[in-house]
This record gives sequence, structure tokens and C-alpha cells, in this order.
Amino acid sequence: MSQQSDDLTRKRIVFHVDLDYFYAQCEQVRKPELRDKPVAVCIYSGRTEDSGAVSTANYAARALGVKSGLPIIVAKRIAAGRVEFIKADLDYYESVSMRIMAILRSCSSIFEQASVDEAYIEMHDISYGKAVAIAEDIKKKILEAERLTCSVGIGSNKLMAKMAAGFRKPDGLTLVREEENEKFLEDMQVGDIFGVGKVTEAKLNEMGIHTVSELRSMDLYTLQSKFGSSMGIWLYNASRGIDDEAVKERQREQYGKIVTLKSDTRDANTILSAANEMADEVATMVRADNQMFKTVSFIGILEDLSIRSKNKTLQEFADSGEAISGVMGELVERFLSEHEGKLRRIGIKVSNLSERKMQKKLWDF
DNA sequence: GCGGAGATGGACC
DNA sequence: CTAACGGGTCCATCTCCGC
Repeated sequence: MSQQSDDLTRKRIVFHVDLDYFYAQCEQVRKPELRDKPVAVCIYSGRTEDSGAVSTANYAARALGVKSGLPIIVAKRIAAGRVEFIKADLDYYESVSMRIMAILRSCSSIFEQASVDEAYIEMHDISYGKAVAIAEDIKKKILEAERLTCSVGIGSNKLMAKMAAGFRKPDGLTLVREEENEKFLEDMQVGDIFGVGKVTEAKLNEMGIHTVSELRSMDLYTLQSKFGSSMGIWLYNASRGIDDEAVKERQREQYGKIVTLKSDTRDANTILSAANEMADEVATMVRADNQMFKTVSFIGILEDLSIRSKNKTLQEFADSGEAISGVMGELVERFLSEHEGKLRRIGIKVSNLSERKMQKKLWDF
């Protein structure tokens, strides 16, 4: 085994790039008067004046208690007049994101966009010192191109890169060497692990497990018996900073849309006409990406915010709004007969995708 | 036992 | 003293069914 060539070829470095308070920062870039102000970008449902939730808040707004997920009405009660409340312009943020992702994609052939504001980049054969220099260069490029700051994490795998990026924000740069993985995680709470949400955290806490080092003392079989084989092994590995997930560009696996109804209802015609309106929008997105779908879902969110769904797989792949509308009546009917209570929000989704065959011939153009 | 289909829940941004 | 409440995606798990 020798050593140098081995180390070089095997050493995997993963970068996680996380654009800081992305929507709010985008607004501050295009509206300089917002520069030094607390900003909350909101998604309004349209049901009442202030129904909806805060999508993203900058740090000044967070300091006043306004953070993402907070109902707008609550945020305004806390900080009316002290925070700028702005309606989200998702198309604009998407266009900014696409330009930045193009920059990041050009850094390595191993690239993965994780969301509108996050991406992973993988490299090999570089020292940690070189990795830090690359990260600094990435930050500089994004700042120069879009005037946006980001936080970058460098780690030995996706999990560690992601956790590292979260360590210092905003405008951070954190390197965690592979041999530092366990120490880096040790004193964190289990809920700080990316992928451990409220439910899993509560379950671990009930077992007397609060910190990552306590989690690490659990044996694999106990974890698997309590959390299932997949989640069990994942927790076991994550607590040790182990993660084998590949960085790779993924294609979307579903297209969907959700809206809040003007008022809660279980009137089939009201629900159906709203659903069919969304059908065309979703089909248009699918066609824009040259995709076809085989499964159509209707999703209902009830008054207590619980989620129920009905879906149907078609005989053939389709890409039209009519194909969605065609089964929507049946799905909504089944939904209403199988669930009681009024619906607050409804959604549709298509999945089971396939790349569309080139159907257009040359003479179509 | 394995797949596809369908339903639900968890997690994250 | 709590509740209030968006839109979007991905993934895991479970059940049922046919093979």
C-alpha cells in the first residue's frame, strides 16, 4: 500500500455552499435601501391580509425574534414597524440562483444542487490548504458576480461539509478535517445533526440521549430496533461523522403545486376547479423540462394541518394538463369519501417521471 | 421474497 | 400561556397485491 498515491487518489473533499438568508439577501441586493434594515421575506397565502408565513429573515430580523416559518401575523405582532416585510418573488430568486449554480458547477464535474440556495461540490487530490483557498475563491466569485455572501463548509463527506457550513454563518468558512469529525460533533445536541428533526430528537431524548457523544455510545442493534434498519444505521454513522452519500447531480423526481383555499371547504366543485387550474401549470413545468409523468396525486391539507393524499398511476406516460384533470375528479371524490372534515389547502403532484422521447421531428421547427 | 402501487409521515429549505 | 401557519421537494416505511 503506498501511501502517497493512495492518499491522493482516495482523499475526498466535499464543499457545501450555502447562500446566506438567501431570499432576504436577494432583496437587499436589488433594493439598497434595505441594506441596513431587518428584512423578512414572506409568502402570503391570500386568505386574509396577513395570513402566511415568513420564508426567510435576515440576521437583524432574527435578532428581533422574526425567523423563517413564523406566521406573518405573529411576526408583525412581535416586530411591526421594526422589520421590513416583503412579499416573496420566487421567480427572481430562482434566476439569481441559476446564475450562481452555473458558477459553482464550473468548479468541478462532481456537483449537486441541493436546493435553491445550497450546493455540494466534490474534489480529489487536493490538500486541506488548497481546499480552503478554493473555498475563498468561490466566495469571492459569488460576491463579485451577485454581491451575495455565502457560508462554505469543507469536510470529508456531504454530512460533514453541511455541518461545517452551519458552524459559522453568515459569510463563514469552516474546515473540518476527517480526523476531526468526531470531535467536531461531540458536544452537539442530537437535534443539531442534519437529518435529525423534531420527532427523532424527541424520541432520542426520551431514551435519555441528548448529545451526539451519548448517541455514539448506543449500539447499532438498539438503534435499529428503535428506529428501523435504515434510520438506525444512519444515526449510528452520522454520530461518528460517517456518510457515504455520493455527490451527484440529481434530476427532479416530482413536480407539484400547493395553494391555500380562500376558505375551508369540502365542496367537490370548488376543490376540483382549483385543482384543475393547477393541473395546467404543473404540466407546463413538466413539458418545459422535457419530461413525462405516470402518477398523479391529489393532496389535501385539513383544518388541523394534517396531510392526506390520493394518487393514481396512469396506463401510459403523459405530459398534458388534461391527463391530470382527467383523473382529478376520481381522486377528489375518493378523498372526500374517505376523509372527513374541511380542506384548508390543496395540492397536486405528478411523479414517476420519464424523459420525453424526442417526438418533434426536424420539420416541426 | 420482490416488484409496483398507494398512503402516510418526517425532514429540510 | 398557547396558538396563530407557506409552498416545495425528497426520502423512508408500511400495506396490499400479484407473481
